[in-house]
Amino acid sequence: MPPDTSPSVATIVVILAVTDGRLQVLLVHRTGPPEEGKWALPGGRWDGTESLDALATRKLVEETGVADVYLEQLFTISGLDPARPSVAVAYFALVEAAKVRLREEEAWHPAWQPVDALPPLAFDNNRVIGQAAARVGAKLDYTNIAYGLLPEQFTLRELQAVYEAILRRPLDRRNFRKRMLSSGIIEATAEHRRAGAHRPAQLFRFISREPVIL
Amino acid sequence: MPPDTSPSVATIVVILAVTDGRLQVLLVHRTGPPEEGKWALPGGRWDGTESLDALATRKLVEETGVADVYLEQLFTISGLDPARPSVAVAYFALVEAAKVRLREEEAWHPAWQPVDALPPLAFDNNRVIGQAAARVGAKLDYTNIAYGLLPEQFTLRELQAVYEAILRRPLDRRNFRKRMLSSGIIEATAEHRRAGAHRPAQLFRFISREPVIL
DNA sequence: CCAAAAGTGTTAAAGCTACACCCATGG
DNA sequence: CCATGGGTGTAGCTTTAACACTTTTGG
Repeated sequence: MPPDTSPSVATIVVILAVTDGRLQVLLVHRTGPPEEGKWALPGGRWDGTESLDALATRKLVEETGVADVYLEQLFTISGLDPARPSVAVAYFALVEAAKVRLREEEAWHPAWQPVDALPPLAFDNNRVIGQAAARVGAKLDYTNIAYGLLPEQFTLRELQAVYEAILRRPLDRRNFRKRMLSSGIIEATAEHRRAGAHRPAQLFRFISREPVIL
Repeated sequence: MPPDTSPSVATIVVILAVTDGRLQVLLVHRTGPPEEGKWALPGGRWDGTESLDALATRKLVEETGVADVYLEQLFTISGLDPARPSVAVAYFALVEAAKVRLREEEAWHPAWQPVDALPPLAFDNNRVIGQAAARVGAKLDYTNIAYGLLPEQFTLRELQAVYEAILRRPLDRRNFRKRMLSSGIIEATAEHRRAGAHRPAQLFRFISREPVIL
């Protein structure tokens, strides 16, 4: 077979969720060269039969079992593979941790790892994850992006936990409530959630669940 | 020749500048199918010998004669060409209008056209330009992005004209000055510019000319 | 001395931060 | 009745918006 000089196109997906009060990223173990044995972001080769977005979504569903998630492009880089022309399109996705079912029996052992304490990863995956986390943090301020990390209905406390995990600092409960309610991105539902020996919490929802891309 | 099914990779560049108090985009006339004769964004096929960023930069220099400009990725789309797998990486660039020398003698007749009054363009170029303009507008607020549209030194009035062209609304001169100076992104130089029968204007510069990517 | 653009300060309104007590519930 | 987390208001401070007169220059 002659050396292949036609460009290779691939996607990489930074899958993020909040569990245990921390922002976590889904990593897999590389089972082949290069960088075999290292942790890396999931991804896959593009064969041109579907759109890039569809490929990224499919990879996501394969790893997490979750459909209908927040998916956004990060950037595209060329030249990762020294052997041939290559382009990698990086995405990030936000998923609701409770809905995810990892395929832990697979050879690549998918696992959540906290974004703020990652080991050195294959390629420049640390940088890619850092960029994704920074983008999400910036968008918390002026978009509804947190809807991707939460169920349809949620308490203000749960919403605040998501914000705190991403911003990595505690927020004042009263000010947070006021800011969220006056922002116009969430609204109260008629329902409450009873959970333990205390006053039930009102449930809220995002008024819009459409992504905002700038 | 057999049908080519290996993926085609191309770049598209939205080149923006401010002239006549308006945000303008550089368009070229398409000289071949598809969409022959329509206005479109400049771009070019990637052959894998240089990075995508280098290709976009080169296209930019070819069209404008300007080096050392602000260049940022917008997004990547697949499936523009129905005949084969294709990927297009869209960039936007900011240039200083005064430095540009268009190659008007070329067959494709490059020309500036105001972003707020574009004719229907080839492919989805209208959408791409809209997205670029929106991104620049959003980044005006919290980055030094305007440095790409201005010379090294400039008056506050010139800076304000750039902001007004992009935001499409007038700004108060006094508040603008206070906001800019307290933002810490610009600083006064020792120089002034004399221009006509009025008080000379102090010249300013951006403290940092590094792009901020989120 | 006139025309033209540059430079400057104050006041009111809105928004943000910090902070402590009462409420509803289950056990 | 007690422990637990949910819900609320206010005062000081900072930030933003609106607005008009003086300065420097060239002709």
